[in-house]
Order: sequence, then structure tokens, then C-alpha cells
Amino acid sequence: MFAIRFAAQLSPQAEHKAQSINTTTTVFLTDNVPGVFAARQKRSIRIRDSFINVGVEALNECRLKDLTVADLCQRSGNSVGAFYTRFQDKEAFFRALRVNTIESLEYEVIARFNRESLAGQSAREVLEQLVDLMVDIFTSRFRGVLRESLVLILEPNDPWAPMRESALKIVSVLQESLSQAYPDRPVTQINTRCRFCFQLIVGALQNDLVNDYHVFTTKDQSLRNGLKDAICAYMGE
Amino acid sequence: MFAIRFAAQLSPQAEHKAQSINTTTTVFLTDNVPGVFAARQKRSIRIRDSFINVGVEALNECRLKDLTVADLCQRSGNSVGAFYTRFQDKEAFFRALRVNTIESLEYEVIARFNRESLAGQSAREVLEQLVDLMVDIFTSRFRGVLRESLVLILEPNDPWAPMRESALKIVSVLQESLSQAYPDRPVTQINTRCRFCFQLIVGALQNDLVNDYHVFTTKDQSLRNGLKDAICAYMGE
DNA sequence: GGCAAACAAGAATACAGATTCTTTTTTATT
DNA sequence: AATAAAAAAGAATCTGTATTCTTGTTTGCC
Repeated sequence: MFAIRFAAQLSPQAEHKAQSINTTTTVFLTDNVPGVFAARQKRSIRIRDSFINVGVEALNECRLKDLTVADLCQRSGNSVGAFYTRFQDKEAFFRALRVNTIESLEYEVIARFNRESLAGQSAREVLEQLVDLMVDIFTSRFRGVLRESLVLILEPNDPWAPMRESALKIVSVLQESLSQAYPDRPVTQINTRCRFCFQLIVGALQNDLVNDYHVFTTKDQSLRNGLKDAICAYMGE
Repeated sequence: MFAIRFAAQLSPQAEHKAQSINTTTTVFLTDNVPGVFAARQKRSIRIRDSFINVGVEALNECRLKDLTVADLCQRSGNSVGAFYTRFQDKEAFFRALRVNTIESLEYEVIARFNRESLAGQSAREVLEQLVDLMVDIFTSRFRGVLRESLVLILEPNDPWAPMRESALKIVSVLQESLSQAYPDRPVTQINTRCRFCFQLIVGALQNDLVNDYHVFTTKDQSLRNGLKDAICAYMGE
């Protein structure tokens, strides 16, 4: 249903970097996630991580609701008992997937989109790098987790707060970089447009995440290029 | 969780027209929907329609998965038996909601966005009317049905084909109207940009449908205005 | 190497919610 | 008004899946 699609569609300059989000299977769980019990043995950590990695991959093939606990255990070669000694319930497990995803992506974001590396670049360059980053994220191995996260807001009052933080950070870097690139324009206007740009990009990519039938898609370069054109035009390039 | 929000946020010029999608509760089921059994008594039709109307409203308050058949029966004052003499299963019921939604919106689209009424209008006017139409649709009483439809693609090989047709129709009207407004530009370029415009609008609105925390939102005029600015800029206005 | 705590296995349970079934009522037609 | 077909009620079932529980095993520490 939801084919996994990495590589191939990455823009040349982003390819080597995006590898990290797709090949690394290191599980980050620095925070203690609510509902995820501390593992005190090496074996437990290994099993927990195998649950998480299998979960990440599985969500590229099916919806969360169709991924049963029994299924997950079979796929990862563990028992139901093992699952429940590690996770309070299925929801807590998904929370772990989200945290893992955030941490992995955060790493990528910081590496590829920061004030230092963008300093001195033209507006067009900055915008293109933003689009590349976002498209790479939304076509990474975390695509399925992202889809389920955006679609299935578990906690109404905390709809994935860390993701929002990450988004705010990106926007703020964008705003600063474009302020430098457009020294003559009013900062307020730049800031507003940056926010909207970001929202347009996220909207288009989320749309692509859920629907398969659009003309512009991440299956080829069309959405990536279209977004670059559109937001450059919007920014007055 | 998902508050119902109509009126108030409609742009003045669209207000009177958008009323129709929000106040009319006429149920259109001209096609025979698979899994929806023909009703041969007036009473059956009335009950079927009450199921549908209650379903439409309920999805503005909760997710489809949280709307149980028993719940639906209670809300509409009917019995479980009545439900199942009308609908083969819950999925068929949702299919009926979709068809009803499509038909209602189709009506609105044809009335507000057609070649005749757009002929002779400036590009900006056309684009603004497009945004108004789309925002009105996504903030109508069918908001919940739209959300569930987009999120929960039931049939992988038929992801809501009628909606796609409707979208294609809108795009084609847009293309024709803008070709007239920009007689000097290459048609191919106009067509491509029209498609992308539409996709951007849908993306932003779908995003707004699922997430509540964006800066630009349909809760006020910000998303509507932002979209107008953005796509006008993209089109070179 | 022995011991207690931590853990894994997987069969058994619990449960929610869709669906069916039987009985009773209503409709529409003559 | 009689009658048969259609439909409504709602209690009873059935099912899929999350979760728990019991038993046996492994780990890490001394």
C-alpha cells in the first residue's frame, strides 16, 4: 500500500547526507518516554530496539491500526510478554517510535540546516536547501511514523510538541538566514513569509504522505522542484 | 477535539453562497452506493438520511474509529437493526457519507467556479475565488467527512475517485480562466502552475484539517489570506 | 558458581464493538 | 380493513486484538 521509497529521488547535493536518516538504525531514547519502562539488561535494550526498528519499517508498509502487537512480535522474533515488559501498551510503543523519529531527524536537521552553514548564502540557495531537507525527511525511513503521527493525534493537548519545537527551530533559522540575504526588506514581512513558506512545504509533503495520486509527488523530483519554484517565486526570487 | 467552525470566518463575498453547504441537510444519493441497500419506504429513507446527517455532524466532533455504530444509533434515535437493514456494514455507511459529501460539494463547486462566471475576470480575481471556494469547502459542515476521507483511504485502488474528478474539474476551469487572463503566456506553463497551485491549496487545507496548531489557520482569515498572497505571487501577480 | 531480580514465552483472558438473529411493528397496496 | 412484504428493535453472538498471568529462563552481581 505505502511503498518504501528512499534514495534515487534525492537531489545530488543532499544524497550523501540523507543517507544517515535512511541507513542508521541506532535507537535514540535519551528521554524517558512515558509508558516505556527502563531496561536494565543489555538483552532488554536489544529487544526494545528491535521492536522499535521493526515498528519504524512496518509503518512504511501498513497503517498503525493494522499493525497488531502479535504481528509486531512475530516480525521482530520476540514474544508478546517481552513487548509488555517494555511498553505499557501499544500507545506507549508508538510514543517510543515518535521519540526515536524526532531524535533521529533532529540530528539531521541540525547537521544540514544551521545558521553557520547558511550564512552568506543567497536566498535561493537557502530556500532550496530547506526544500531538500524537508523532502528528504518526508521520504526517509521514518515516512510511515511521520504519516501516523500527523494523522493520529493521540494527545489532543500535546499534539507532538517536540515536532513543533523542531519546526519552530527550522523556521527561526530560515528567518535569520533570509534576513541576511534580504538586508533591505522589512524583517516582519520576511518572518511572516518564512512561516507561511514552511507551512506550505509541510502541507504539500503531508499531503503526499497520505495520498498517492497527485501530479506532483515525491516519487520523482516533481514535488521537490515544484516546491522550490513556488516558494522562490513567493519570496520574490 | 475537533471543534465545529463555520460562519464567522467566511469572507464577506462568499458568505451568502457558502451558507448552502452549511445549512442544507438534503441527502443526495442519486447513485446506488455499493453496500447501501435500496430503501422502499418513506420511513426508511427518512431514517437513512438521519443516519447520514448525524454521521456528517458527528465526524466534526470525533474520529470515525471512535464513532461506534451503537453511538450513531443513539445519536440519531434509531436502532442497530435499522442501521444494518440500510447499510451492509460500517464501511458502506462511510461510503454513503462520502458520496453525500461529494454530491453536496459538487453542487457548490459548479455554482461558484465555472467558466461562465469567471470569464473576463482578472487572474487575481480568479485565484481569490478559487481560494475562497476551497477554504469554504474545507470549513463546511463536511469538514469531518473530508478529514476522514483523506486520512483513511479505504480502497487503495480507488482512493476516492469522485473527489479526484471534482478536483480535475476545478483545475481545468482554473486553467481555462487563467489562459484567458494571461493571453501572452505559454499555455503549458500556465497549466502546470495551475495544477501546482491547486495542490498547494489542498495541501495547506488538509494540513489545517488534521493539525490545530499552525500559525496560519482556517479558524481566522490568516490561512485564507496567506494562500491568496502566496498563489498570486506564484502566478506572478 | 550461586542467588535474586529482571526478564521472556506464550497460553489464557478480557473486552469492546461490529454484526446477526428473532420478534414485533409498520408500511403500502388491494 | 386485510395482508404480505419491508423494516425496526434490541438482545444475543461473534470476533479480533489488546492485555494479563503463570511458568520457566537469563542476567548481572557478589
